[in-house]
Amino acid sequence: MDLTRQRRIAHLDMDAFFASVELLTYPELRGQAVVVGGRNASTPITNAKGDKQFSRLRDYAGRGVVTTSTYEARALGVFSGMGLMKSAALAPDAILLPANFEAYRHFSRLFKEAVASVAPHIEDRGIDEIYIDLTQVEGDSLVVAKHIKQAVFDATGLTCSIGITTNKLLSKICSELDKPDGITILDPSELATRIWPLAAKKINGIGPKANDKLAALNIHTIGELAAAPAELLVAHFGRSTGAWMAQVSQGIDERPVVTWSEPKSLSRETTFDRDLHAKHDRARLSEIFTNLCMRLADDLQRKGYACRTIGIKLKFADFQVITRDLTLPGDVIDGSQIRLAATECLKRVPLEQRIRLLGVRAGGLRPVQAAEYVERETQPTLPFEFE
DNA sequence: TCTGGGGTCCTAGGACCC
DNA sequence: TCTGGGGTCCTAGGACCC
Repeated sequence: MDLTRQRRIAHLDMDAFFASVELLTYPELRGQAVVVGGRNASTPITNAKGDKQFSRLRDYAGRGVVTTSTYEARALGVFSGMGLMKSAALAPDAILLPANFEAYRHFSRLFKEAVASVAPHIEDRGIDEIYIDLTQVEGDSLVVAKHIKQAVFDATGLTCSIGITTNKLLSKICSELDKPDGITILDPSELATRIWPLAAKKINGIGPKANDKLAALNIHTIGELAAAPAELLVAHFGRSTGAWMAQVSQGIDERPVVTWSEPKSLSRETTFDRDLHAKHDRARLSEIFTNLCMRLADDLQRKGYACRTIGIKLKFADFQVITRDLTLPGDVIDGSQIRLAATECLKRVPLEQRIRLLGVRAGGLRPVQAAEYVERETQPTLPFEFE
C-alpha cells in the first residue's frame, strides 16, 4: 500500500434523522413543523373516522427537550436541545411526536449496511452519522458520493449529506455545508477560501466554552484561528489544546478511520418528573435507584461485559452535578452487587438539596470471558435503602 | 416555562510503588 | 533528617459530542 497517497475520507450525516424516520410513518406530516422529543409526549390517536390526532407543542407540559426537529420547525427557531416549553412559545402549532428509539436504531442499521455495501471501511459516530475511508474505493468522489446516497435512499427512503476531503476534520465540516441532501467535495487547496471564513465553533471539538474564550481573544473564524500565534493559543488553552487548535485551523488532521473500539463505560440515568428529596421521597428514590442498577446490569449482560468501577451521578435542583465512583477488587455484573457499590458511593454525597437526576455508571469494562471475579461475602439482597 | 440520555476524553491531585 | 523522579491507579469534575 502506498502510504504517501493522500487519503480520501467521507463524513455522512443523515438529514434530520429522527424527524425524517417519523415522516416515513406519518407521511401526511411532510412539509410541516414537526418536533420529536419529550418522554411523556403522546403518540397520535386514530379516531373512529380513521383520522390521526396529533398533539401540538402548545399542549405539552413537562421537562422534556427537543431531540430533533424538521427543517420547517428549525425555520421557526426550534432546535435540538431546546426545552419543549420554550419551543412551544416559538412554535405552538408544531406537531410533537414522542421519540421512538427502536425505530431509529432499525433505520440506523439499514443505512449503515447500505453504505457498507459500497464502502466497508466505516467508523460509527452514533446513530445518525459515520466516517467512511474511501481511499481504497475506485472512482471519482462525486460519483462515489452519489452512489452511497442512492444506496442509503434505496434502503431507507431517507436522505443524507456527505462531505469528502482528505481527513475527518474537514469532511465533518463539509457534510454540513450543503444540508439537506447535499454533497460537498473539498480540495486542500480550497482551505483558505471555503473553510477559513467559517465560525471557529464549526470545528468538532470547539464547544461553547472554548468558543467564548476564543471570542474574548477576538478570534471568531477558523481563519482568525489560523492566523493566531501558536504561543497565544498555548498560553490560553494549554499545551495540548493550543497545539491542537493551531493544527486543525490549518486543516491538518491525521486521525484514522477506526472501524471498531471496545466500549469503556455504560450508564443509565433518569431525570424525575419533579425534584425529589432524599428524606421525604426516600422510598421513591430507592425504587428508582434499584431500577437503574438493574437496567445497567441488564445492559452489561446483554452486551457481554463485566465492570470493575461503579459510579453514581446526581444532579440537584440548582443543576449542580456531582459524581462519585468506587473501584472494586474484582469484576461484577449483577444488579445487586452494582446496587451495593452504588450505595457506598451515595454515602459520600451530601443530600440536603432536592435531586433532579440520578444516574448509575459502569466503568472499567471487560468482556465477560476475560472477567475476573473475586470471592465475596454473602451480602443481603433487596430491599436496599437510599442513603 | 428553562435546560434529556448516553457516551469519550482530558486534567489534576493524592496514594502507592520502585 | 532530608532529599529525588517516574509510573500507575483511583477519584472528581468538566468539556464536548451525538
